[in-house]
Amino acid sequence: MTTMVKVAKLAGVSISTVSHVLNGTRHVGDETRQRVLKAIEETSYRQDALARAMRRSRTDSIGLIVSDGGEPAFAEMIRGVEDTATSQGITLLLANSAEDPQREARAVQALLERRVDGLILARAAGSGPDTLAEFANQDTPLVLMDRLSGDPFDQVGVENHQPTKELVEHLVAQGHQRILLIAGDTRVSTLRERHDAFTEAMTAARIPAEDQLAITTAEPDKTDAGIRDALSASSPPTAVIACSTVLAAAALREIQQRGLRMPEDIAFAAFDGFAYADLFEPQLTTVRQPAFQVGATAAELLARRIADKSAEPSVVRLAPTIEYRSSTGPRAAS
Amino acid sequence: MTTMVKVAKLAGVSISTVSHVLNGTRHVGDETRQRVLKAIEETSYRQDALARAMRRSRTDSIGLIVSDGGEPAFAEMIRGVEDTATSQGITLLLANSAEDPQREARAVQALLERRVDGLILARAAGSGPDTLAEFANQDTPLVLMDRLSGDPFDQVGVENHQPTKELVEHLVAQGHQRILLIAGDTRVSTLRERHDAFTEAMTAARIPAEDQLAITTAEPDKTDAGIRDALSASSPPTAVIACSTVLAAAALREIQQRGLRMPEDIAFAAFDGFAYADLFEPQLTTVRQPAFQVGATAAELLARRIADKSAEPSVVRLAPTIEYRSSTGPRAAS
DNA sequence: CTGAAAGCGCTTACAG
DNA sequence: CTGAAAGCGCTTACAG
Repeated sequence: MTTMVKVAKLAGVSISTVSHVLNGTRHVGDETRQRVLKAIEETSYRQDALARAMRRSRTDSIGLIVSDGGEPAFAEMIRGVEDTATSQGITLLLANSAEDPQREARAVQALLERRVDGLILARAAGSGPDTLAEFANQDTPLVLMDRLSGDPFDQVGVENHQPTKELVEHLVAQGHQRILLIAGDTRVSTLRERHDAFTEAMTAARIPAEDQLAITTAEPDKTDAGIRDALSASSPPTAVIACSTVLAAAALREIQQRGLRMPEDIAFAAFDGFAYADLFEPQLTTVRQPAFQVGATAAELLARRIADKSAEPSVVRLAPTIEYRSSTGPRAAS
Repeated sequence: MTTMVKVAKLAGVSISTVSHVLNGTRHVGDETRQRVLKAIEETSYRQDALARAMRRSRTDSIGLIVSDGGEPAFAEMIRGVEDTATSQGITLLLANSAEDPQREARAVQALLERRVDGLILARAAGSGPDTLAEFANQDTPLVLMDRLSGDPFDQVGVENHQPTKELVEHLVAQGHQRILLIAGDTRVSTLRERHDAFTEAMTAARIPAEDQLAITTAEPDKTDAGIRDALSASSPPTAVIACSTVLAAAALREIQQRGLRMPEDIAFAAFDGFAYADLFEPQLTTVRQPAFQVGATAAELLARRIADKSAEPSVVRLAPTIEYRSSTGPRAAS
């Protein structure tokens, strides 16, 4: 492999000069520069980012750990991070924790060993405080993405309270009282916030606590069972809100199996929703997240933090869009 | 930051010994090892993978460049690569070329500068031979993923000929003669292969060339126009095969707008298909790619190649599954 | 069983 | 306008 020494010899200069030509870090005489450039060309020299990073103690790379790369929303966030990073000459190191706190912890270690300039983390559901505590005690910047926390870190996620409230009010306005929330694993901040907002909005609508139906469980099997039980109860819900794509799929399978029509037999709305959902029947009312934008913002927050470690942490909430479609019936005039 | 020197001092040993304890590269006396381990613990020392990589000229990282991280199939391949890499202690560096050959070329350079041990590449549609030529002249291994080439590299993709043939035969057996193939950008090997197989199968079914309808264009707008034209022709197709999810979406929009019913008015089948497609009407006949497996295999081929650079390149074709659903009508008895 | 030292390929004050 | 040299944090023969 070609190194600077070879280039320098060929051009008849010192490696200092080669370095400065490469990086534009000091003036180099025109003729000298040409010789160096020519030597670089001829030897097809390629800078060694590792050696460079080691000297500069800066790798121009960032780490990204997502909890579930399979979810379309996360796939889009990854693209948002990648796009922004690349445009700044930053390389992205990607890891997937698959909702496993141990895998998450290992990924954090691996990325820190690689001396990433900073880390973006969408925490696994069961992730304890250890990982975050670690970052409080060292100076690699951390940005929390999608799944937020009360700790003093830069964070970017979506607004959950407002859309949940709006959805509940929309359903209540159409006469629904028995609304089932499929919340999933409420250790996940996003899901917890939606659950909390649901309770609040239902209470505000004067629906007594015992009629506020909610399934909050981390296990898919129990979720499925919960949905089955709820739909076969003596007074089943007339409306369902699913808090994620996976949960929506579980609910839709059950609804389909029972031959329930939407919205006549049961109204239905979901967070995140399905790709290309506009093409299919039934048309689902959906809370669409600006996932790409969440990823891009995470990368921007991180870049800012890397540039200035002293600034106050900022927490950014991006607003989702509620797309009303036929699954919740005609939209109430407002 | 803690370095080996600090650990060595605290433990009262040389940095050699610290290194050997860390890597298990030679025997260290039990009591000495304990002291070192304790010192590592106390100083919360973390190995510097950069320095290590530089000495060993091996980074334990691989690069992955995909042409379209947004497509669900690629998102799944990414997961496949990530999963396999992580399980081997390999870090994944991810880049997205967004079907732009220039971005692809820049990504290749960036990753080579980072001295990845190898590279997995799903080429951009318009990518010329330059990138591949570069790899022929240097010794960083390259694995081609999904989009294959005739060049002597390790490659993994899906079988395209057989499923296309099967689909055509299925439709012909149901009496279809005017079948429209929406092939998309045939510079992409996958799409070209499907197009070629289509022509072959149609010819084998004795359907004259002028009745072999196909749209082959790189531009979404022209594709849309082509679909519109085809469907409004005096003798429109009675069946459509779309060669990717994006192309299928374009076709379905047009079909929906015209109020055509599937399969009564028009039969429909698509490659790749939609996530959670089982939940929606209409139920689409789909050629499902083992995308995760493609990614995992790419990572395995690369690992093998890194371990042994002299072996013959291997080309792996994974078989997709055709899922017959109502959009192509009842399945012919076979 | 362990240590001293060379060297991986760069960047960057220091000096002229 | 340019060069000689130190040093980033490791690994690994070499030596005992």
